[in-house]
Amino acid sequence: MTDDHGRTTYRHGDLRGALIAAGIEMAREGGPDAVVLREATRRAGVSPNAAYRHFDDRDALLREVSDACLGLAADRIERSFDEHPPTGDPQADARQLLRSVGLGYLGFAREEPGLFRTAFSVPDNLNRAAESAKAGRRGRTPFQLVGVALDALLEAGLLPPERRPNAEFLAWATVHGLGMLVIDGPLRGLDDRMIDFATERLLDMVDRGL
Amino acid sequence: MTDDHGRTTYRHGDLRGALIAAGIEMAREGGPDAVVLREATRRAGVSPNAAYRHFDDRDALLREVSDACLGLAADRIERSFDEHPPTGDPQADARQLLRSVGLGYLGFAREEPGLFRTAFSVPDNLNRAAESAKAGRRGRTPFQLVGVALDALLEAGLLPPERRPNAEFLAWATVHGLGMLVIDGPLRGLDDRMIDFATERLLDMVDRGL
DNA sequence: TGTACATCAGTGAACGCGCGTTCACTGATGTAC
DNA sequence: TGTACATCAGTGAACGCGCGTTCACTGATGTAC
Repeated sequence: MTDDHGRTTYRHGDLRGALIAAGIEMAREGGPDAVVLREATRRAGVSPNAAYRHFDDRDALLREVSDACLGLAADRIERSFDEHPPTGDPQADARQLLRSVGLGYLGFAREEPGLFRTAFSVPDNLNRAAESAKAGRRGRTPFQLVGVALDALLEAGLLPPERRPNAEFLAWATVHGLGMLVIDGPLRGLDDRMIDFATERLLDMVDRGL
Repeated sequence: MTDDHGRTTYRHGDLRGALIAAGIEMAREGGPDAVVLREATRRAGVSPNAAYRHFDDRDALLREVSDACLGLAADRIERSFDEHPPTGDPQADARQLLRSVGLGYLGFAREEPGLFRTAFSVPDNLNRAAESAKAGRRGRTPFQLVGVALDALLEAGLLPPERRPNAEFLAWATVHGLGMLVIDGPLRGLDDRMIDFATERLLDMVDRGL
């Protein structure tokens, strides 16, 4: 016998995963504030308190959802890498890599504003991301991918070594700021071509200024 | 006879102003979500529904508070202007003007993170600010002050005229992004000297790249 | 100058809402013998 | 292979909370005569 939500057993099977998935869906629709624990259990077809088997409280769920959003942002950036494959010229490729990070990041902000906001709503998960980058773990957050691009610039001789340390913050701040203006600020609602143009100019500025 | 809140008359006198002031105080303590209509009336020493004489609903109050925060950000930038007075060299002065905007903006983000967040939580008020800038009204929002600095760069011959249009967005995005990273992101909790250093490097990048 | 009255900024009580969270429980599952 | 039992993921009902908002009202103020 299958209930409304396709469950065939008394147990759910993967309630934890289902709650996170529901949380992501809510975040997509309305940002971090829309991640409501009771609603997540409703969507998973389960009673509200069942969530407490898997999460200490609502905040713990939000943290997991936020982490997942960060991963989705990284996915989007990697897709942007694929769209601009290396040509063989190390200098041109390194510069394109940084541009691709920016394009992917802004693409994510525009396509998924709710997830974008959620990804950056929990201060600690970015901290953890930055720290795991320092610890040398491979690139699975936007922060780490910026680092990859900057390393390429360094190797190609386009970034003086003395400017490399912490350059992530500069490149990231720039693109993050444009992202905020696009989803919540005065650039919201501009048509895509205008935003593409602004993005190009911003990335030119970073390219020249770094 | 004076009640708990210093009122001597049945009427309040300036309840509208008092509610906005209370709203700013709550925003300072906890950002936009902390702006609670009932709490505002409590702080003003008035019954909850009295607020509805002056605001359509809770959102209307938040909008006013957010507007006020934008004005406070502009104040902070102008204070930064005063701290770096012109020397007489038009080129150096123009560049310092843009740096001062950045320093003031980031100073505001660091000193008043709650107000900073509140200022940029209502999409429309920044839109309105940007539009009133276009309409030629004088600089009373961060956006307008960025424009003033860019005009100075243009006049000093440091910014090619073809790059002037919409350059506000680039300069602003950069500084806004760093502000977000400082208050909510991985730069949060860094000591002031580190942040000053990052700010300087970011402003250098803008200076070179614009 | 004194009085009647319209105005409208405030009161007091109440509402429905959905939230996060806790309680004591039930019933499916896997394991030890 | 069959059975007893421990485990623990789920249930169902309830809680207190503070919110935004609405109702019918009261009483201070300013103005017209």
